[in-house]
Amino acid sequence: MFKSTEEQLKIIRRGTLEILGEEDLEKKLDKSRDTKMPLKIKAGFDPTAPDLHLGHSVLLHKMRQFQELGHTIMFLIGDFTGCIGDPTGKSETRPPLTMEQVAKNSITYTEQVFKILDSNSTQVLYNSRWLNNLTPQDIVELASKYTVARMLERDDFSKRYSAGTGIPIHEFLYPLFQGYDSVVMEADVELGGNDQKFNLLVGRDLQRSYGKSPQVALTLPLLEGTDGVKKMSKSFNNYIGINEPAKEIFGKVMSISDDLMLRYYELVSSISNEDLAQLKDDITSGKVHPKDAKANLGKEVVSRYHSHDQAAAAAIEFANIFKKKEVPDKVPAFKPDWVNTELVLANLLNDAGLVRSNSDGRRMIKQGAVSVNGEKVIDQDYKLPKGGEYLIKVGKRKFVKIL
RNA sequence: GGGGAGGUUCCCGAGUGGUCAAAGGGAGCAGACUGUAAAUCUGCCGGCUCCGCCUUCGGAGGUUCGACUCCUCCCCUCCCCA
Repeated sequence: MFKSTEEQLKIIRRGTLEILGEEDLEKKLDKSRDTKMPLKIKAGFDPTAPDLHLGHSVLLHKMRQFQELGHTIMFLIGDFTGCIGDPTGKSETRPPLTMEQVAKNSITYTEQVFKILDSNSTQVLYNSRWLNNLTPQDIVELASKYTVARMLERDDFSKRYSAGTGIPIHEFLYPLFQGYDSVVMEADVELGGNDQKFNLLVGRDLQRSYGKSPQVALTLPLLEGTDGVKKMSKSFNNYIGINEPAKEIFGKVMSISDDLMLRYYELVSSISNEDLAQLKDDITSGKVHPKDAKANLGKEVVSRYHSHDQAAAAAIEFANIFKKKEVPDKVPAFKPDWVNTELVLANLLNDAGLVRSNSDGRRMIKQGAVSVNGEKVIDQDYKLPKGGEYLIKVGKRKFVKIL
């Protein structure tokens, strides 16, 4: 039923950044084969962002691989810890979520993860189930197992400490609770992004303190967002959501830089290392145009979360709009209130949601970003007369049809 | 408990009685150039009925013709000492 430990390790290692406790992993895999008991693979998610994106997908695909190897995925929703606020990667305190928000987000989460994970071999757990039952004594005991000095080893804590930004004590509890989750769950392996390394190791230490077999910490590279700098995150608005419409995903992929494209190939496509190296060569030698490579990547990503047909359609529409400067097939329609015989264009843009305010609308017009029926409008006070249909374009890709 | 430093527009950060909707940088947006790329250049970047008006500089009051700038109280953060 299980592949050999060597084979499993080969698959597990692919694309991972670090395996902390790799020897333990080998032993655990051996034992699992001998006893025919799947390993418990833990991965935790904060229910802060209801939309899963490509950044999450890196981790989710690794989870999927473990499932295919026959192990049990324990998908932990940090509904309790989400209310504390994970300081990871933040230079400042993150505002806690309310229980209501968390509950709502959790549902959206589980709806989406099974686009990637196999629901049959996934256990979904909520850490509030056990964390809410901890008594003050339990918490004090938990806290006694770690020291301030060790906490300050963590990069963002030490940075904030020396920068004098302030670290509320509850943030120290976060890694402890996350580690305690591992104790309760008896996780064999915990997966996480590279920024979770510290937390994963705390879990390993705590399990040892509580007399459990320490988990192996497996970290995965963090995917940069579409800006190419910060990690992909909803709060930075640099993400490509797996739930987004096909043409949206395709468009976003096409807008990333060439360097970033290669990075995405590495982390989110299923291309082999050899083929990726070949692709790089071909781009350097001019054999392959980077734009085409990017389009292929876009198609692959869209196919994965939608379908091949939709991927092909998105690619064609993209080419039509930007190469041939055509108008997309489906343009959202907007029906304004024609109280007068004419409407101020700037305000209409605002009402239709194409700009953020009337002032912004005027600015856009002034900067030559707006066209009506293909004619560029420069006059900030331009008014549309009543009657007739108008096709309005703002910037490069925002269209609306006025009825 | 004592002493000190601070809280400015999305972020960082100037500004210490009018010339401030508030320097500069970053992010973002738009235009040019392109491969809707990157880089670069240019412009915009609180709101509005937009040559003017309105609302902002931790909160609430006060002084003043006039305050982001002065006073009072309050809230919050950081540092040092205990």
